[in-house]
Amino acid sequence: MLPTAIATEQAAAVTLSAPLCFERGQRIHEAGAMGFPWRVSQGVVRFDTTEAGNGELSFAGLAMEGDLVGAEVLMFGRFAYRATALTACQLVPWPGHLDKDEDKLLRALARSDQRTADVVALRSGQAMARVCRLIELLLPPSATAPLKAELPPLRDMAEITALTIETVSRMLSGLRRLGALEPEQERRGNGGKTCLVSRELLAAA
Amino acid sequence: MLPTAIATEQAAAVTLSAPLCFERGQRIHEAGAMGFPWRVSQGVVRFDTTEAGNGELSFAGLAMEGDLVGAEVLMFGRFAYRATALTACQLVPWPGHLDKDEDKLLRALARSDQRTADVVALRSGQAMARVCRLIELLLPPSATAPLKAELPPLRDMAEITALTIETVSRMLSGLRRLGALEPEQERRGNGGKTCLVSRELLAAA
DNA sequence: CGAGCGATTGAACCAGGTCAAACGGGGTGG
DNA sequence: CCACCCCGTTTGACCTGGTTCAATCGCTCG
Repeated sequence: MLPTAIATEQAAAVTLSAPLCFERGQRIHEAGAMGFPWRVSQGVVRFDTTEAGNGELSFAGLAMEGDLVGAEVLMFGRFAYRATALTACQLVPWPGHLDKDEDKLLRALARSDQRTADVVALRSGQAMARVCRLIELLLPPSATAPLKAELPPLRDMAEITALTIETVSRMLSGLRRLGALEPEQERRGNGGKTCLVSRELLAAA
Repeated sequence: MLPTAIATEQAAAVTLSAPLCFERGQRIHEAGAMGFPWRVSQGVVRFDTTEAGNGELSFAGLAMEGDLVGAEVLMFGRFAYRATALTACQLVPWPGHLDKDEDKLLRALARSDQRTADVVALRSGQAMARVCRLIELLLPPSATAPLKAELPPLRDMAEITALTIETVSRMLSGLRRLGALEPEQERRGNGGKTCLVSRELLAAA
């Protein structure tokens, strides 16, 4: 057990039915550690995860009174996020036990948390980085050699990244200039058009 | 049926097992409408919800291949978000049917989506508004007359709102000056201290 | 007491927002 | 077929809210 989950240790030491208490700033569990899922009965918990690429942990979500913490261990066996007490908080074990066949919902829950992290990341960092991340996210999951992305209207891209239409347009122009983005047909601009994407150049920008 | 869900209409018109297709920009369902849950089998869906306060709809999340859309109707009977096709996409009915007693997970899923919307909102708009929203969110749900909030360290508030520590500090100073925030004990500053909050003045700032 | 850390405050700078103008394509009506 | 309009996009010029850099303060702990 390398980075042992604190929640795990405490759980082993106390009756399972007793709530766990954490003070502000206290680590609840580490990403990658093993442990059990919990429900927040008081306070607020902060999640962090490693941004794709560098190994840095960054903010990925919140869990508040009634929310679950670490439900993904029921799927993956390990915590996907680091959890920290944002305010003093109390956790209770969840759900006691699991009926089999609740798989689908559980999977959905894990995906939902993943999506939160993605969306939060889309609103972090500089404009160019945000737009690149969004494009990356819009690439079809089945990655075939000539990568094509169907970009939504600038208006959408702006609202999702919390930038303005003008800024998004400038970033796209920049990417086009770099060759990271090529409109499929040589029409004006690329807003709302499918276009060819170079992952490498995108990452470099 | 006022703002009828498009998904509902289409569903009534086709075999239940057939996937629904939407073009870019097409409305999938309206917030508040009735309908069924779906799973995204292709493309990306955008969620919008009305920010607390004004009736404006604003970006609240994404659903990508494999994610669920509108799972909350199984709980609340109505869609909680407006869903729009961000890229051309395909939806399939989900989950076919529901075993009873999957309530807990379903509730968790709905909360998770709610949390995503909250977190996204914390990274929208001007600095003062973000900090105010965060403080509001940190107020204990059981609202008793002298509202006390236990504020996390500035470092956390900064990372959550995608601002800098300095900016958050300035906003808090501003709120203190306005009387929207009062340190419980008259110590220096209010970072990481519990303090009294005035909802009205907070909203005004 | 001194070191260290979080918070605060000031000053200068700049990334992105705002405002404005122009363009291109698609649709509509004459 | 053309004239016109509408809407999404692009680009430039300017402005500002927030970041950056730096100095100071206060508390806590060794």
